[in-house]
Amino acid sequence: MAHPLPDLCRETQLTNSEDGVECVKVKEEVLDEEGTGSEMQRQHFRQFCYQEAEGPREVCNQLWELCHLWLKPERHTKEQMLELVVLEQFLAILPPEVQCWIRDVDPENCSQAVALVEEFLLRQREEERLDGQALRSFKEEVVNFPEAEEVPSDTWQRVILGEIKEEEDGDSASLGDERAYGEEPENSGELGPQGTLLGRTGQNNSRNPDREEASKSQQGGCPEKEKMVCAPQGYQQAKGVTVQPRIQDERLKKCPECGKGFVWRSELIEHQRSHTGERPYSCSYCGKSFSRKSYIIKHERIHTGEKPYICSHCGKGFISKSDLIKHERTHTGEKPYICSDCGRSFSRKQFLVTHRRTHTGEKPYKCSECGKSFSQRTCLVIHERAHTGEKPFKCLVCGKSFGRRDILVTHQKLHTREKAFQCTDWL
DNA sequence: TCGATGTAGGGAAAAGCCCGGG
DNA sequence: GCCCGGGCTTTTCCCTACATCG
Repeated sequence: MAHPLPDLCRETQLTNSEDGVECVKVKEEVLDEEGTGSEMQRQHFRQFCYQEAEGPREVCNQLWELCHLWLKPERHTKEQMLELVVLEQFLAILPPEVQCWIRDVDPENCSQAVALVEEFLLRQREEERLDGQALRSFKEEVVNFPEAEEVPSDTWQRVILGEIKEEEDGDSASLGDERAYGEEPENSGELGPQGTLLGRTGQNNSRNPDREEASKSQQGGCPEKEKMVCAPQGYQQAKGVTVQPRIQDERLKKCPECGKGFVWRSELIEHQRSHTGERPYSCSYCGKSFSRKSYIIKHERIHTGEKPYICSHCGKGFISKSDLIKHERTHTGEKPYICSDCGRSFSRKQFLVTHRRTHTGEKPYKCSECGKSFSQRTCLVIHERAHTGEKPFKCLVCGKSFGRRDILVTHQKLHTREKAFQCTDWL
């Protein structure tokens, strides 16, 4: 029961982007090299037999070579190599049923593996909690079981992995096939964690270049994918197990407004708030309202100062886990977004988007005063101060004002130096 | 005229804060 | 409630151009 995740991650097109830059199938290569390729190297190393070489010296040499191929010390940091070794051991000591499941997903690092195991256990607990009737009805809803027959205990997990249909169809290989994965023509079969059909409304698309960029990338065409190496898809899939059950459209609760389908009524109600604009949850500190309870819980942390997610490297706290993950990349040096033009890598997609403007020459922020354009909004804001004469940064020593903080900092160093000189003179 | 110095401006990258969809 | 990703803002550094001064 292999789940060919790399297939799901595959960049299938070699297209030309708007600026004429060719989309390279780098992601596939990266995933192959870092994912299945690495696993193959690991197996070569682990399965190498004494008999395969002549004499202990040769055996040892071969092992060195294979180990190099697996851990790639020339490319990986010590931490990354340790990660591989620990991950391997972690997978090896897992209970067999978890091991079997997680190996198919092929996590790339320990945190992904841990997340997967936790999810597995969560699902398992959920299964135990649900009585058979409720479980069966849900399964019927999810995969449209033909009849209510005895279901094997691991069925729920396999529902999660979207397997059942294949087995029923007798087509075990079809999961890796992109046609088989999410065939809904309207929504390109993208399914959310709860089995809801994804598909963004794009209601926020005002004339903001960044927004447009992002919005484009959320649509099927994904111009960003054409231009960039979007490595993190592999992460998403391994971590979030995006191999989803295919839900029959007619079973979904549909939004009368946009037709989007949802498994649960509560999800539909929540979704409908995006149409009605209803925001029933108000912040007790600032009065700002939100459409969901979870939004307000997180929002109120801004006021309470609660930062429950602590960086294990520097101890800094963050309001949300995603912020912590982003921050931790500054310690680990993880930069999964690679520019296909120059090969530079970035820790965030937005950094890459901005960086790519240096290649394309795109300058979407235009000064309304003089017409000059800038690649970043910040640059435009600072530029506009030249027109308005605004100088918000004042030197506390001499009272001189500047339009930029960094200029003020440079300026203030003069005073520091003056003081130092005075000190020296005095001495 | 020339070099040193300070200021201004633009480009680019990185990080943090916050929000919202699934 | 969590995960994930995106938008926006702020900060910082580097480089270049220009004005001023000795």
